Amino acid sequence: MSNIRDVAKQANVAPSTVSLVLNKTGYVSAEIRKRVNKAIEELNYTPNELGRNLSQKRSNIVGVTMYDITHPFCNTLVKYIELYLSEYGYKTMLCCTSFGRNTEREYLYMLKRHALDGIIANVFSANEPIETDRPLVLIDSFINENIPIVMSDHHQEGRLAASLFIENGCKHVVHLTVNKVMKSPAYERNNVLEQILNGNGIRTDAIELSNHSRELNYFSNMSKLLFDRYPDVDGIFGSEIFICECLKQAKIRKIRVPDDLKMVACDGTYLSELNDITAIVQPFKKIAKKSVDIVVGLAAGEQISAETFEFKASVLKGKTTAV
Amino acid sequence: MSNIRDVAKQANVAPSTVSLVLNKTGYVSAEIRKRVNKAIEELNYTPNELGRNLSQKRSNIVGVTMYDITHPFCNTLVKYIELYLSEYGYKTMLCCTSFGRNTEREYLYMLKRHALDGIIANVFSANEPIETDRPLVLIDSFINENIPIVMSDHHQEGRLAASLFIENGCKHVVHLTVNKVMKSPAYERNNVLEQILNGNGIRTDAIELSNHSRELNYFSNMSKLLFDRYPDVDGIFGSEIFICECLKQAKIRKIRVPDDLKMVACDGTYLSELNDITAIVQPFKKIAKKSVDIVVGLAAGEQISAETFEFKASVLKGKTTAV
DNA sequence: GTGAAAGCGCTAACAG
DNA sequence: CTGTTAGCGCTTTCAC
Repeated sequence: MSNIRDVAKQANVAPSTVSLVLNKTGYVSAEIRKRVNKAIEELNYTPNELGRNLSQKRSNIVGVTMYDITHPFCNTLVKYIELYLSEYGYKTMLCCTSFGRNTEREYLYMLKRHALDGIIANVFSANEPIETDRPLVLIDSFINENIPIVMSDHHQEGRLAASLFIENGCKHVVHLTVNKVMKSPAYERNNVLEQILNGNGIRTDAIELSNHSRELNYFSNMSKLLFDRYPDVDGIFGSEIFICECLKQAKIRKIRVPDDLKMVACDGTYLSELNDITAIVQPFKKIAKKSVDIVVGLAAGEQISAETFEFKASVLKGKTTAV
Repeated sequence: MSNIRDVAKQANVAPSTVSLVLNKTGYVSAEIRKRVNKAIEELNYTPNELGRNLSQKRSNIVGVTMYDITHPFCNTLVKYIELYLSEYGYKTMLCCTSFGRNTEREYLYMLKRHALDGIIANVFSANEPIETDRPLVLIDSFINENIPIVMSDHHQEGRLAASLFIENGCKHVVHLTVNKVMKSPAYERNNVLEQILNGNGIRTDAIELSNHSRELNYFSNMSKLLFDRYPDVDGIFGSEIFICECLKQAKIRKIRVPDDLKMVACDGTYLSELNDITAIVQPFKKIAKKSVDIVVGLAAGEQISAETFEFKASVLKGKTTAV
């Protein structure tokens, strides 16, 4: 493994000159450039990123923390985050927090240790207070007033969902909510939905998601429970996976969708599209882009105020609603 | 930002002693340890990973290259790879190759530059010859004899699928194949399926996937094409997403599943489970574990022969087959 | 047991 | 324009 000094020696120049040639920063005469490139070729030299990282005090890596990468919401987001980060020359470190590993602290620590230049975090379970002066942006999460947040307009999501159920003439809507302990801003959509529907004389019931389990099995059981507990339900609002399970359950119970039961899913990823589910579609690209812009900006030393950035959602009409 | 020297000065010891305390390597007297820890506390010192990386010539990061993280096959694999890597103390860098970015070379280059300690790669499009003496393992891909490969037993997958169609009494099976240009080892399952079915007097037709597009839209069109071209099809074998599209198409055309049409999907991720699709389930955990073991072993300098490691698949019975 | 010193490979400030 | 020099922060012999 030859290093930059070997190349310099071989080409009869200084290491810094080799560096200049490599990074195309600053001017180097054509002749010297040729000599350096020849030496690089001869020695089969490859610059070592680790040295550069230390010297520049940056890793060019941004961590993206997500609960579970198999969840459509997560992987759709990650897909675009990775794309946009790569446009800035940043690499994406995947930081999963499932499997009962309490890994969020660890990633935060990596940020502190400069192994990461920044973090884009979803589902930060802030059990302990978080203080960091390093680049951090949250998606759909809240820790404190000092950390910027990016998310879809959950208030509007609630309104869109409510409109759908009203237009479809539902009388009794059951909605799945995230666990309140998480204090997720996403809870707002359920609040708004409930409020509007009740205001229109429509009965609503909420089923609260457990704090931990996200297994398919769990959702399957929840869907059974829903139909058992509310036999006259004619509208369901919940996550895509849950709606999928409800679709199966409805088929088993011979409940016709959308004739006798309308369903609306949140998030609206490929899973809704694939199953023809009516959904409130989150503006994934915009959320990803904004998060990336913020974290990259912060990493570049820009002063970015810790605002909350919201983007409008839209409706995907599928076959789980009549109108 | 204080460094290890500041801490040493504060504690009246040498930097190397601080290092010993931090890494719990070697013996340090209780008193000195206490002094060092006090200094660390006082200065709010956090070790800088970049310095350590350079010194140790390793990044503790393994790259995982995948075509598209939203694909169930990819994210299921990545989920377990991330888990197993973390058990070895490695971090996962997500390397996506979609969006028309030709990023595989780039990741390989990162490996060379020691920004990555190893790569677990799926779908390496080896346009150019690949030579690397650094840790690299392939999943479901082939480049040359010198790189270890991990995958499910595609031959057996083909046999399992064939059995299903035979047991279900199919007469005309259409199967979706990966593009032959890719030379994917996964093609074997289609070969075997065809061979066995034909041997049993069952007609087969193949539809070859385009080399690039993986949009839902594309699969939707392919499913229409399939039914248009083969109106008497009574068995379909293909990727989960394709089978989902075929399910939709069958419903539109009022073809009863599984009464008049049986379908079997490959991979068998949560998507099959969620949609009650009969599928050939890949041993994701085993594939992930083996890949991780190999790449970690190689990174540790172990001599690992470039074999092909295959693991048995299994069948998930869903509602797209009768038996 | 602990400290001094050298080095990992690269970059950047500053002369010349 | 190019070379010299001095780090970046940590680890690791090797003396003491």
